[in-house]
Amino acid sequence: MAVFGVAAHRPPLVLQAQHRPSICDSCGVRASNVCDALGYDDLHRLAAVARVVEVAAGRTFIVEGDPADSFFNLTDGTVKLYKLMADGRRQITGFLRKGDFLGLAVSSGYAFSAAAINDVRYCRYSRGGLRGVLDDFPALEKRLMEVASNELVEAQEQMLLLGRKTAKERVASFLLAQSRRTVGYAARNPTLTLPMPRGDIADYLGLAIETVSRIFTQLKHDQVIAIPTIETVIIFDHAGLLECAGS
Amino acid sequence: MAVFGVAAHRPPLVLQAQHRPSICDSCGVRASNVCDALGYDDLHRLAAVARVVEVAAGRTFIVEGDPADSFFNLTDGTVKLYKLMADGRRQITGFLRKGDFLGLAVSSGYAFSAAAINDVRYCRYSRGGLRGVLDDFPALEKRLMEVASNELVEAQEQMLLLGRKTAKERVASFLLAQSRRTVGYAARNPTLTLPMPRGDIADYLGLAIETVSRIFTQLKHDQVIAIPTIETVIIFDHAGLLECAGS
DNA sequence: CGTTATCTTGACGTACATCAAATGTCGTGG
DNA sequence: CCACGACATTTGATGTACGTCAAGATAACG
Repeated sequence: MAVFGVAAHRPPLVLQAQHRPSICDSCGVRASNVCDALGYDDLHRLAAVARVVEVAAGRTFIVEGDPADSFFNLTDGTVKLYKLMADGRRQITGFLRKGDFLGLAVSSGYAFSAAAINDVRYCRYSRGGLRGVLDDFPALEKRLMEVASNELVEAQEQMLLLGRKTAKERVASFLLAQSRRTVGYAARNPTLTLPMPRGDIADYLGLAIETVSRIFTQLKHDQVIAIPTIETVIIFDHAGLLECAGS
Repeated sequence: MAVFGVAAHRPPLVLQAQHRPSICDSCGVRASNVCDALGYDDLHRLAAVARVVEVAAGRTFIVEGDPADSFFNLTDGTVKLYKLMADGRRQITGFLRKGDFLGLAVSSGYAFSAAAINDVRYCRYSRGGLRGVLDDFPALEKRLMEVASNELVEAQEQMLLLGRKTAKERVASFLLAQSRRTVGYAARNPTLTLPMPRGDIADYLGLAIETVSRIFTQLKHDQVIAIPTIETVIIFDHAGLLECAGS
């Protein structure tokens, strides 16, 4: 699965003379994530400690408690992070998509599990290797700090949702958050894709799957959204959805 | 309120010859927080951009949405972070105590409000000033990264609590978390102080105040804990409490 | 001590979970 | 192309954990 030949998948960028080709040349998300903190000229330092890995849909590739020896940079697909209780109750703490960074962990072990929702590709960095690059490029460290701060803000928002919002408010908030993350989302084309099944949405929102389903049909009947296919939602009434979200 | 004379409150540490006295000399939490990332010799750099501030119990000193121009380092007292909804519903996202760091924020505005539970003292750094110190001392930036990662781990744990745990599990988990944070807590002296009122605990756990109260008395009747005063809890049966917490 | 805020206890209501069954979706092979 | 089976989703009926409302009991405070 680890591959250097991936470069063939896309037309390589024009290389400057002094550089050898690297896995980064073919990366479609380079500009939208942490790697962008490094100039093009320094990217090979990252590439040197990275491996491209592909994971099939459904597979868990991080198990909570595993030694936290890697960082991940999603380049394709959707990932769910989750925590399990002994009796099987599950809380999904986040969905990641291409361009998202993963692996901030403390004290040797990952605090969550991670599974691929659909087929996923990521760039994997050894912790030690990345540490070295971080030491040489403070700008990269700062970017990671931004990423962490962003996640903290989102986590607090999610705590408000889980602790205090009604089921309808949770689902509406979720749809709005998805729309904000969808590139190209606009009043003209208010369509979003939900790659995760209803059960995952339920475990993200702290609800039962049946409740999520009921709220979806309710929003549909109220003409706020349409659900042309099971993983596609069109937001007809953005203001109405905001109202439902209670914010 | 901002004071340099605070040094008088405690016997000053022995100063090395080359240093002028600074507000840090009198700080009781220096070793236990981010400042420790700087050697004693460099502390004055931090002190130069810091002001000591005191806040009376009950007062809100950060309002959600305020321009995020400062960082805070708690040196005394307890602080609650919270988010409000338009209709007054409140979610407390964390309690901070002496030694804790505060202010990681993104995009110009704080994502939360902060209020003093009891009388509080903190060290306040201007964002720009801290930025300068951070640039000169990568070790400090790394420490902040650790702080952020830790908070992220705690936030995920809290999402599991809010999304999937029962009321009893929430309260038990809360007490255990408090015990973990209490210095000097041990089987010998399993006593902890809850400086925050029941209503704050409720808003932290996503419960009604009455529910929190009921669970407390239930745990008391089950001989798992004792509540000698309203803000003191003794954990009689640590294993039993772990059982109640469901983890 | 009286006054007021906080906490506890009880009675009752409800939003959401659970259980169960029907319907829809999709891949596979005839 | 259609039929079949496995699985995901929806819909309905019912239960319950926790919220809400209201009244006492404690504690905090001048």
